Amino acid sequence: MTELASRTASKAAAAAPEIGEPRLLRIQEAADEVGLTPRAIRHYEELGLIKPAARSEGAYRLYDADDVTRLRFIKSLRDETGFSLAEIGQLLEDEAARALNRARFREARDPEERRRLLVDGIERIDRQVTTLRNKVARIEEMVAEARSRRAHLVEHLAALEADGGRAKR
Amino acid sequence: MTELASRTASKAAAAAPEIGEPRLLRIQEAADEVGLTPRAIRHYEELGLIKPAARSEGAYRLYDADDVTRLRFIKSLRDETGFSLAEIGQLLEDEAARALNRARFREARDPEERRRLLVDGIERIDRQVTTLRNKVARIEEMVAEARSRRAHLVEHLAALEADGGRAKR
DNA sequence: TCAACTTTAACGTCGCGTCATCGTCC
DNA sequence: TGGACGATGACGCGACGTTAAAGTTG
Repeated sequence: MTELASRTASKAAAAAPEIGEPRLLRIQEAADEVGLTPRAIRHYEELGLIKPAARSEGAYRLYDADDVTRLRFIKSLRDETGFSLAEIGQLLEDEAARALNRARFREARDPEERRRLLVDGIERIDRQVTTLRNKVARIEEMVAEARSRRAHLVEHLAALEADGGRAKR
Repeated sequence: MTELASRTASKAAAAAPEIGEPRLLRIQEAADEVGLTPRAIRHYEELGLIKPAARSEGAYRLYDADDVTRLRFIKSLRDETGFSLAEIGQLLEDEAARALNRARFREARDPEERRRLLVDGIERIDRQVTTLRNKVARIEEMVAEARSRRAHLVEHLAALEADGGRAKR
């Protein structure tokens, strides 16, 4: 998630490809880079989750490093939490909002204002963490139950083997 | 999960509704009971995950307590792990297989045979636990990251408040 | 008898996979 | 120049939601 934060703001200020050629990837390269499919990436674009930094003359989609970071972030949310793309869009907006907050924070002169911005950021993160934690808690319950069943079987097994294969076949 | 085990076997032996009227629920009641929708239940039936204990004369689906237990189990798997219904079907079969194993185990005379049955059961559970644990691990990573971001903000906030609202508005 | 509930049938949604068709790149 | 890669449709699938039309229950 942290990765995204940096990106959100940087996009606007970028315009000078002077230092070291900013490599642009075509869709398949970007896809390979992050472990997605071109189709998925186009789909995310249709949903407004991402937009390529540029297009070639022939209209090929071209992705920069920030795009790749964002794609990786989207993928991690998709794979690791099972959130819907709509929810992911929400989280991305949340992140963007927080990035804006940080920018405002740096410029804020009034301590009261800075306080409000920080509290708002903390609340956003807390909501995210709560959501994630709830998911984990439910899965943990299942693990606990499975483990108790397992322990039960292991006991049986131990008893059987302590018996030393007495009635071996 | 444990709940299911008991059910799998009991179904065949049930035929005497003598003691205390075995309440049968229609689909909406069953749905309310477990927190599913009638449509979802019918869908699970189409997929072969469950089958109502009976049908009324007018062909209304009627569910007994075992059905409700099984539905609850399906729901928990669906909600709490994000497994596909196909995977759930697999788990259900696994459970049925384990139930069968237990039955065979109780009847098995040969210790060698009993050992094999226990080991098989343990392996099944281990596979289940591994799958669940992997999911949890991925989500935990996200939680850790979010928490570190949060800590960062809290620090800022503390610094700001330790400042005692010195430049209050 | 009627209001509430149920049935089957069938189309809509989401997150893409999978062609099909055609243009682009080097 | 050709052959690999990309673009834009458009249909397919899983897990249901959502009407629609007609029958059932108390």
